[in-house]
Amino acid sequence: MNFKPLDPLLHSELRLAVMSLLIASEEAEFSYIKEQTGATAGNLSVQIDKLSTAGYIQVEKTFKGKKPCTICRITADGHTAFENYVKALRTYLRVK
Amino acid sequence: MNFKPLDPLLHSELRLAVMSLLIASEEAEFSYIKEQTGATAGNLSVQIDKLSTAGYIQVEKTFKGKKPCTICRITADGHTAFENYVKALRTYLRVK
DNA sequence: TAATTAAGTTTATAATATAAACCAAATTAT
DNA sequence: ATAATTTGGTTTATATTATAAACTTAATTA
Repeated sequence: MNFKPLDPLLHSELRLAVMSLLIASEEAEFSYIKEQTGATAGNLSVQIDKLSTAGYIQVEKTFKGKKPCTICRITADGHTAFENYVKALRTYLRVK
Repeated sequence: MNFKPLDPLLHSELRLAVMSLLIASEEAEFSYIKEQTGATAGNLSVQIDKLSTAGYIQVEKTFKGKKPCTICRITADGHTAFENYVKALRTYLRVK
């Protein structure tokens, strides 16, 4: 069958959800991602950090009025990695 | 986006590969699965055990001549779980 | 000014994956 | 015949990963 290896960074429910959101909207606030994924802030913070360290997303710390606001954006590398991950997954799923 | 949770039993590269093989061929020998997945025997043994305990596959220990031979088959539950997993995944992948 | 909330981060723990070590029986080499 | 090797795995120990709990800092509200 020749299964392609799955990028371990993307083969994680929460990180995949984060990437999926960013694919859809190019950029999103931490709190929005938290709400959409239902993740705890701590878990989300860790996973965003991993994606950022890998260069899959870019994190900008700004302010919204006086409150801190963390904005995430997907990078070109992130886009490519996501596409490759989907391709690899297809070798397991047997779907068109 | 309403991400559906991913069955943790299937959201694992090796276990997913095992299930994928069994979806394709209904039954397969341990050594064949090992060869196709490139997994070590130990790792494969553990993961097959988990799938079996969950009732996703059925394991039969027979002999091939005088050598032991472990045959795995997918169950109806396993089939359903796999289909549900694929459906859930689609909520992340944004593909048709 | 004390308590609460917002927006995260850090750290500790629980869960998971993986390989290394091991076992039993059969086969092959000496 | 018996020692070494191979086959077909299982068990166990370790490394990795995910997750939540605890914490921090600043702003808002009571």
